[in-house]
Amino acid sequence: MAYQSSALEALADPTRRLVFERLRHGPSPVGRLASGMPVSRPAVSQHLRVLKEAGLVTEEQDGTRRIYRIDPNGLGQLRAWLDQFWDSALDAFKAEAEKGAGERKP
Amino acid sequence: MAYQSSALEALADPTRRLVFERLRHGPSPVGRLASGMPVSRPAVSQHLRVLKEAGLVTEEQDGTRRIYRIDPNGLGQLRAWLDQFWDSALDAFKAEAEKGAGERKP
DNA sequence: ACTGTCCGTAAGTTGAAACTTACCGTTAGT
DNA sequence: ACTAACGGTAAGTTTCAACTTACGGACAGT
Repeated sequence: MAYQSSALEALADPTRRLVFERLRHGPSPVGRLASGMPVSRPAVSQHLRVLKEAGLVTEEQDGTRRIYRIDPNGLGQLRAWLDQFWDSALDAFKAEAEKGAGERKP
Repeated sequence: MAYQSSALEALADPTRRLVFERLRHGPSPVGRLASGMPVSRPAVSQHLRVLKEAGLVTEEQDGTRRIYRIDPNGLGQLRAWLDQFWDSALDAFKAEAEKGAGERKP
C-alpha cells in the first residue's frame, strides 16, 4: 500500500512508459533498451531506477550488464487499486441513480 | 485510445487523486470539494479541468454551481489498458520461464 | 436593478523532474 | 596487467506543471 501511488507516478511519464513497454515483451539489458530511444542511456538508467523503486521492474546482474524485467507484483498492486476504485465508483453511481429515480416523482 | 495516457498522467498528481477520491463517494460541487483541501479553490478548479479532459469526470451545471462526478468511461479505458498490459507481461514471463527451464539441461 | 454566491480564467512565481555531459567503478577478455 | 564494454551517479540546465492572487462573468434571491 502507498505503493500504487509511486507506480502511478512512474507510469505517468511518457518516456518511462516507453521503457516499460519495451520490457513488456521480455527482459533486456540497459544498453539495448536505450538504443533507438529518443533519450540518452543515462536517462534510461534514471528511469529504470524510478520504475524499480515503484516496484514495477526488477534488476538482475549478469556479468557487466544489468538485466531488467517487469515485476508482476507492482503491476498487480496497481491493478488491485484501480479495481477497488472502479467498484466503489460504480456503487456510488448506482446508488445515485436510484436516489435520482426516487426524487423524480416525490 | 491515447486516452489512458492522459488519464494516467491525470491520476499521477497526489492532489488530483485526492479530488478524484472525494468524488468516489458521489458527485459534488466545486466549493464543497475545495473546502478542507490543502489547496485553494482555483487550484481545485484547474485539477477538475485536467480530470475532465482525461475523461475521468463529467461536469453538469446546476444554477450557479457545477456538479462534478466520476465518469466510469475514462476509468474503464485505463483499466482496459492495464489489463492488456498485465496479460502480455504475464505471457512474456511464462515464455521466458519455459525457455529458462529448457536451457537448464542442454 | 443590486447584492452575494459560485466558479472559471488570466497572469505570474516557484520547485521539481527530465534531460544533458562528464566521470568513475566493475567485469570480461586477451 | 591492459583494454574495452557496460552502466550507475554527480552536477548543472531547462522546461513545465502546480500553485497563488486577482479578476470577471453568470445565476438567484430581495
